[in-house]
Amino acid sequence: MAKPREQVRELPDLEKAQGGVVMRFAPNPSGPLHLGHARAAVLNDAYVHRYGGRYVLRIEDTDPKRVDPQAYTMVQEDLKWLGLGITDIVYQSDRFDLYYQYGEELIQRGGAYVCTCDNERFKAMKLAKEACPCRSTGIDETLESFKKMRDGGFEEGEATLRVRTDLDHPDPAMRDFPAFRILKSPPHPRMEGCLYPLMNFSVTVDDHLLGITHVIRGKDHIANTRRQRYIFDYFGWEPPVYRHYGRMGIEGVVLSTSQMRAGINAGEFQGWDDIRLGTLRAMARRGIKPEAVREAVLDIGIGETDISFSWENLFAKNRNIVDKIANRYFFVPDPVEIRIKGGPENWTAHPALHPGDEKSGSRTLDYTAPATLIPSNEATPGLKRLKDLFNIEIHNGDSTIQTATFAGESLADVRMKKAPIIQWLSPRNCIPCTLMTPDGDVHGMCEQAVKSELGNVVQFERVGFVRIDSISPEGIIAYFTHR
RNA sequence: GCUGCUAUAGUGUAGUCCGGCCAAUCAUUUCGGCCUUUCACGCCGAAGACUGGGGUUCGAAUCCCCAUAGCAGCACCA
Repeated sequence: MAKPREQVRELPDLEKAQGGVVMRFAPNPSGPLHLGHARAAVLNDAYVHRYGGRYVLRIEDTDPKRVDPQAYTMVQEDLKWLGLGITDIVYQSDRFDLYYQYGEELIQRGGAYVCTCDNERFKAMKLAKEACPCRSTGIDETLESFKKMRDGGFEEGEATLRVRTDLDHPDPAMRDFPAFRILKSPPHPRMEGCLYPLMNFSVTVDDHLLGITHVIRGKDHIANTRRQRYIFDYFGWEPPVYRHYGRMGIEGVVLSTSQMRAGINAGEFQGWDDIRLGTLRAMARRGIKPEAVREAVLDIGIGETDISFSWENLFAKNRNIVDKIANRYFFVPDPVEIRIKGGPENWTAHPALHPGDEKSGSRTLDYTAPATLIPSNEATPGLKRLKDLFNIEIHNGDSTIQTATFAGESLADVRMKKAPIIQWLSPRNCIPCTLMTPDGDVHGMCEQAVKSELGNVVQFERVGFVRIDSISPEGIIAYFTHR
């Protein structure tokens, strides 16, 4: 039967997008990408797909304190996993000469001055709507000071280039914000120099130079959008169209790169792909498919409301994808051995690899009397169906090994009596498997055939979807995805 | 403190601009039932929301005001 495919909600149209767009994803290379990044990356990607155009990946590495050299490759890996249509890649660390050049031009246009005030003092004056003494410096002198900044004539914190905005602006955040700063350590992994542009400056210059037409970013950037407007105006440039979506949190996870790093360093987490983290690589390791992330993020959309994202919604998307492709296997958690009296000596079951798809074939499971493994929580007295095998009646055992008697082959019988149909394995033909879940590890046994599923998401029947993470002589490690 | 943004079911969303067709959409979730050699998938049904208070109006989720709550910015971070 054809299943009515759930339609992905349409994102609202963008203004001035009819002729195509140029959009960007601009991460700071401080660590791998997480779900928060995915929202920005996917939303922009979706619009580029809708309207056509270019999609620029801009690595915003203008703060050496927040650059993790390994992140350059991690970001690329994560984006590849997400499957975005990136058309251009630029590194801001390659563009410092441009920033200097436009910095000078901004000064020439009277839009900036070098401020050598103490930080605290400036802050106080700003809040009092007062101009600091440096504000009235002439253009030539400012150009000289700017050159001195670039040439290392100032120590860290001694000078900063400020954009001349409006000291009377009701929002203190708008008043004469900084555009360049001095930084002498740590060294930048990709460039030399001590004069660094601040985000609002480099972003404005690049958005213009790269021809960015539309920007979709979090609403924590609303103030930056307004600040950047001053720079656009000084240069006489047309700003892009902006959309700011709301803050997003995920239940039970921190989406802060620095906090995750701290947790990893403290040994709380095993690494960036620890499944308790909200990174994309953690999700991949758990068996979440990029399409699920994409759909979930598009579903959320670009609303300005702050949201608390629920794993349930992501899992539902993923289940939808994975259910169609995951092969089915038996996993017996916390196995106990039972002995069956009166049944056949040997039996072979051929359960389908995928119940909805007969073409996928079947696997072979042997039973050799009398021992079999079943989950400990099913080792209770009563009628049970060993799935695809036969029925048994478990007795009250007075020894360590529980006994059962053969109870026929009738499926209708167990159906009528509503007896549980449980998974089982022959102790002679199974392999140890540890299932890692956010709530702890579950030890058990699984079918030998699972060894052919390395890296795949499979379903352990009656347990849930899992991703086969590793296979070794000692056994299999699987990560629990979701039910 | 100053500035700004937001406010629909447990979660996410549609509707809000251009009041009536909204006793409010869809998905998820939960609970029933069906199907089924899985507690998956599928199908059927049910539950569950317009932050509060005023106002305008014949009529407000939609417009106005106030309040409350959450978030963000006021960094030599992005």
